[in-house]
Amino acid sequence: MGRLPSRFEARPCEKGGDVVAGKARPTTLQSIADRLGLHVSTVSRVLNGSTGDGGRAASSRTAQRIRELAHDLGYRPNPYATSLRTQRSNLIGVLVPRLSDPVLAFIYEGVEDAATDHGLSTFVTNTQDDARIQEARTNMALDRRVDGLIFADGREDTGLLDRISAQEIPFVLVNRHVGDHPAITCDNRLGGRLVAEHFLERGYENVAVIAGPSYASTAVDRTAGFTARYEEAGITIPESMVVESAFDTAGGRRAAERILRGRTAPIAIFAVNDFAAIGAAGCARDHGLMVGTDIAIAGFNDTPLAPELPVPLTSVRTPVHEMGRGAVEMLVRLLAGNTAESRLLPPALVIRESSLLD
Amino acid sequence: MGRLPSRFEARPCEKGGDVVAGKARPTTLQSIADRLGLHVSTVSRVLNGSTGDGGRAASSRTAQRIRELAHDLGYRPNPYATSLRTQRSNLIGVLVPRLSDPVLAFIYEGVEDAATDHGLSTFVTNTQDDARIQEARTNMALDRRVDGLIFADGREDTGLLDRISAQEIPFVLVNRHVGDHPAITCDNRLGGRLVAEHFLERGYENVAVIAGPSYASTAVDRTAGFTARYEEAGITIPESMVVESAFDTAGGRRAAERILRGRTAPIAIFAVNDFAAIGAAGCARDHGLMVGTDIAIAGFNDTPLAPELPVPLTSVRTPVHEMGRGAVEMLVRLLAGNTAESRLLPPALVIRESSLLD
DNA sequence: CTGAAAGCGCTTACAG
DNA sequence: CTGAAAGCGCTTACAG
Repeated sequence: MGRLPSRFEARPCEKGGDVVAGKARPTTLQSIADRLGLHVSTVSRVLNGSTGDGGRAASSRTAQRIRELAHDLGYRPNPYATSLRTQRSNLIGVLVPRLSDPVLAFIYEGVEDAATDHGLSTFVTNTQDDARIQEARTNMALDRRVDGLIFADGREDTGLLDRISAQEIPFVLVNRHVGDHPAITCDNRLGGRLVAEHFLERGYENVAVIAGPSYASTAVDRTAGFTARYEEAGITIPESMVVESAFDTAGGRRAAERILRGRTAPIAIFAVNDFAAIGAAGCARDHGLMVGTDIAIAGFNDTPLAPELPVPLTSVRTPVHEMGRGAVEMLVRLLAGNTAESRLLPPALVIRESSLLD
Repeated sequence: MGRLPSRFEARPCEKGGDVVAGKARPTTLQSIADRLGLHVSTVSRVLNGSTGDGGRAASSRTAQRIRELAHDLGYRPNPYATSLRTQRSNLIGVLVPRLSDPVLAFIYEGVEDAATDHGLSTFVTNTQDDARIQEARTNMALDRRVDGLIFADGREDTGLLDRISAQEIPFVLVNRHVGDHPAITCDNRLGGRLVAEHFLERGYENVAVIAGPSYASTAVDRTAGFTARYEEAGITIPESMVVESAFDTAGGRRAAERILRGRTAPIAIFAVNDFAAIGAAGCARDHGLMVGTDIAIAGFNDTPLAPELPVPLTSVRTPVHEMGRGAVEMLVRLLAGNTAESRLLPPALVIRESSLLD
């Protein structure tokens, strides 16, 4: 086969001109153009589809040849070159408190799914719910020139989001809302109400709440929905029976300890997430109380573990995967210059043995 | 303040020349050079530190001025321009079966930590232990021009790694090993032995294994270590008492179902991960067996939940965070052109009530 | 010690 | 219908 003295062959490291196994440098538009005797701009136009005006990028025969060779060579555009030129990265950064919390992991799976559908790349980073780390990782994301951000770690007590907003960087919140910033969340107030209604139906009047951290809207809203519904039923839950906590099992255990040490141990505990509920269950057991018999417990999020616990856990199912997907959809709208309305997704109560006394 | 008719000011979108709130485009080397009346290459040399040969990048006075202005302007290099020019992305891709498994989430936390220390960016993606998705996400990572890859989802039954290896793309395995490819794993055989020794000491002779999936070296090695130790003690575990399973609770439950349906229910079950152990515990309860009283159960990985379960779970602690860090260290060595030895990290048995009969 | 040029791989008006 | 040029923001020999 005759070989043309092309720029392609001139590459010093491609001895012999044939692609051999080993560190092959990726095909470029230029190399395709050279092989076909065309100009790189023609190849670019064809491979990018549109020409803007209705006109075609090339004759159908030329286009055909280009597409075939690109396919055979496994051409993949260099994203750095594209981004540099277009000033668009197609990259979005996702900040989560911690991926080891399955709720966040599932949300990120939804994000990843939807992003792939939209041709966007994503990366995720842990911020441990620490304001300094949130700041640092946000800056890191901006350094990477993300087109937009998704915050799953929003908190009311920092100015970070307002700063980002002032810089006109598109972003959405997911799982937790902050101020009026666009957010997709579960209707956590309703979720809290559903648990309250269930408890009230069963006749539990002496109840307590493991309320989670006050910086998280999820915790605040779930607690508020629960206590409001009790209020409506004419029952005011005493302040000492609403205990702030961390989101993990240890936090649930500590909170339960305070609750159960009180004079009148409650007959039912609502924990604003499943891990805290599991910690509370452990604590109850240490106090000689059998969950589902002596004390009712309900959690939130319906983690995969909830139905598998020795005493299956009543919990509120939240559409985590869909929240992740929805966050991307909202951000895509923002990136296209449109506005995005905040969304509230419906929760569903799943009743299991842990909350059924008698 | 007098204003120079500089290229900086010529930018059509910066009306008035002053930086105002809003979508400010990032500072570039060029804009720093213009403000200082220097050439962009000088600025680059200074901000990059070294000149290669021992010579300085600029006079200390010039260097000083450059560094100050860069700092004041919050200059951050455009990574796309840098990567395009240097043919290096400083990006590494991490493939995991699923982030919703806390073991993988913790490994990734370790990866993220170490990568940050080395000035590397990372991104992680879920592959669901599905060969087709592994292939697709690996290609996606290569399209993004990663400098290297970390696989936490290695499986013996696909050729993917050999293909990547042939392309001379640096990579390391973490958590699971495959063939002779460089890997950092826990000494899972030893972990299995530790459980066997514990069971033997307690006098459990009629035992079963929930063995996990055969494509994962973690599962295979833990099972092998356990059965080998029993063999050494003169006890051959019947084949029907070693049951393959998925890694989740449902899988553990199904496997336990098969084990407990047998004529002679075993007195102790070793599940190769904590989730499977939890599923097995649920199943045992359904069979009227109390965990820690009628039947002993041990898991693997010492998930945060293990000590919090109603009957705290005996488990083998594995250094997950350190595995993640170690994977990055190995990859960094590879990227520098050095070789990397596979590493085996030590496990530790944590005994709790679930395995203490009597 | 500093400048000038070339080039990484693309895209996008603009010609012809 | 296709080509040629400019330029995104860097880095890196090479001059002087």
